[in-house]
Amino acid sequence: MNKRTEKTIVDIAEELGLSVSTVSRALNDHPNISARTKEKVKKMARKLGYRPNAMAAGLRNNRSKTIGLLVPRISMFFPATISTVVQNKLQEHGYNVIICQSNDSYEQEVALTNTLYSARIDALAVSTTLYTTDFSHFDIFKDNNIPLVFFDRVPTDYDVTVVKGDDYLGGLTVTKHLIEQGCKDIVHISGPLTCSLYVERVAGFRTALQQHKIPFKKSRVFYQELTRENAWQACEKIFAKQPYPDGVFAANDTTAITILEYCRKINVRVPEDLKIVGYSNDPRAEIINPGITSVDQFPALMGERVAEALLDLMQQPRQSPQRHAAAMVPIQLIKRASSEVKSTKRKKS
Amino acid sequence: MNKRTEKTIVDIAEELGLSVSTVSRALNDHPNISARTKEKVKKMARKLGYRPNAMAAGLRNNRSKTIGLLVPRISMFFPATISTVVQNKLQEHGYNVIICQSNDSYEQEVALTNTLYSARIDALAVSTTLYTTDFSHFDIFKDNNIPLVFFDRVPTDYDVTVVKGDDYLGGLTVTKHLIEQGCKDIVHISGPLTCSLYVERVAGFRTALQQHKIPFKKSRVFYQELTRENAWQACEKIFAKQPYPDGVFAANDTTAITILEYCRKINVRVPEDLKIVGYSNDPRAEIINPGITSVDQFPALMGERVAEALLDLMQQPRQSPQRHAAAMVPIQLIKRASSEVKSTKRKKS
DNA sequence: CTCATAAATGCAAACGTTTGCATAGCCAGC
DNA sequence: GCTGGCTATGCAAACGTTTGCATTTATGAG
Repeated sequence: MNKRTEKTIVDIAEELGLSVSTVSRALNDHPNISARTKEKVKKMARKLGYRPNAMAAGLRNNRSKTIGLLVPRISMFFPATISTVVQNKLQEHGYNVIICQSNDSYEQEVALTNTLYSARIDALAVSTTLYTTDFSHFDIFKDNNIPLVFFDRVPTDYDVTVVKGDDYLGGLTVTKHLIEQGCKDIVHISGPLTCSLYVERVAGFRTALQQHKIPFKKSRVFYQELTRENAWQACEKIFAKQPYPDGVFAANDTTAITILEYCRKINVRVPEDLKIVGYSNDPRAEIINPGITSVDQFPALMGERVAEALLDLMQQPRQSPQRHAAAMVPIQLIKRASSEVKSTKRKKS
Repeated sequence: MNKRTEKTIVDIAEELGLSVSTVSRALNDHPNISARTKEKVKKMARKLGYRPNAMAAGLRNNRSKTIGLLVPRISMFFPATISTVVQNKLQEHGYNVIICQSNDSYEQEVALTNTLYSARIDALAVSTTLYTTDFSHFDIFKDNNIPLVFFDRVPTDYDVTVVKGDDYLGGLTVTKHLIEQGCKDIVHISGPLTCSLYVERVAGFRTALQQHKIPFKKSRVFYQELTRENAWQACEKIFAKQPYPDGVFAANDTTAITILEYCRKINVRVPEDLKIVGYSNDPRAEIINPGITSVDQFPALMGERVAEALLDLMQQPRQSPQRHAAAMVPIQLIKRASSEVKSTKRKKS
């Protein structure tokens, strides 16, 4: 029950005494085929259990009907949500999605980019590694006019379609909020500056300080991969000696949560002694006690935008060089108990 | 700069005055090709920027070097972790992974199964919809001896390779634990019984009750999709009238968390008045206060097993009917404050 | 009834690989 | 010098579609 069961359009054609071309056209609803023939063909296809061979079709017209999604990791809330949305949306339009994870390794990213190219994906959406500063491995896609969209972690100085959050405004908003809550000595735990979005958040942070005449102290900013371990270590440095800061702006929620836990351990009260704000509005931020103020980046919306951008670019004729757009997804500060001292616990619903 | 740049092995062959077959074999390290020729060919391939066309190769030998992963959704912790591991492991072996989400819709699952078949994936790993009881859409894979592995949500009465957690033991362990903590009236919020793993957990639940001579009351068991909304509604029913239960076994952590929140609202103390246990050991379970006792299912391990099973099956010759195995992944009860009244908060590290 | 025109169908090449079989070159042994 | 047996390479078919162009068939006007 092997090769024998694999029906092709040739089988359908023979069965019906038609030519393969007619069958092919009938299955693809070509206008030149009569309604009656189409009906016959489709019926026979069903009867024989015919399944189109995507690879053959792909080879013929050099498009695979699959698109690639290259992200650092899908087990993190933010990229996972985006991937979900992109996947669902493209599925609706008849595309398969290959999701690949670089695990934040530059080498893996390069390798996967090449593999995806070999797989002849019709388009690629990328959120880069924290450490990607050289983007030349994406040149093949540009050179061949294969739609290429970057999101969230995007390149600078690389002409390409981009979808991202307003990280400058995010940094600004968070810092202003902390200052309004009375903070005078704020620590910022940032990701590495090789990633442009952190550069922007730091810029927002600085601007806010400046606007309120608070000096920017280098020693109060940390640049590191935003893991639990690193956050814990940063805490040990921060609280090694007085004076303690009175506010922390953490560039992700994992870091914010870890800081909160550290504070519990050393009996620093949150938010009374220290106010904490995270970033990305991870579900955990809402659930922990006290809830952690964070910045919603609307990942579902970002996913929509990415999918739209991809579909849009694929619409354009392959020959013409792609025109690039930049979509900015809004952000919103979600205030919770970790940064608001009055903290009349607001119950919802 | 379009079609022109797409180099093929024909270009390499011409450039070198060799035949395409020699080039093909050289690139694939065929033993019959001399070392010198291989070197020359590979060098030229690099020079021309040649990228193999996976679709052409796939068409020729009817294998795509991609495998499919079909899960309910990747934005949930458990499937996301498994997907990550499977993906990474198969990537190491030179496979691409197409991840698809059924969004717990049976129709989508069927449609995606067919699409994946058309894409001629070399193997498929599936965690089904909550509502999948008819598995005949996977028959094409079985009939064509394409490796097929089910994990977590697996079929019953369908001869196939399976990787799953020990859900019976899980249900048993959780319930025993609650009883040992003094619970006499335990509610079980289960998923729908169309999904075999919930059947097993319920079985474990019943056995534990029986062993301790506690009657099993139908009214104390809920079968529902395990969402926040449903959990909230269940709470409203449960706490509509006295007597309140003194223990809850929720079949996932989202449900457990929601119950905890409901208890906060109506001033039922956890764990003093009500003990709660969840399932899957979602990161949120650890972070909420009180921490929620849950069952670790070792998703990373499960992912490893799935990947191994896939690779193993792909090793076997395509012709011979697949021999099927069943791997059982262990479970472990992670005790936290939500179910332990003495609750000397254990701090780690 | 004829001829032009439109509609429906067929032919055959092409997409880029892989691979069974054939062949050319070479060496050793008789 | 012939045979046999290697090794390294080439030839050509095949994988299952799609599609430009050619061809047949139906349609309708004169």
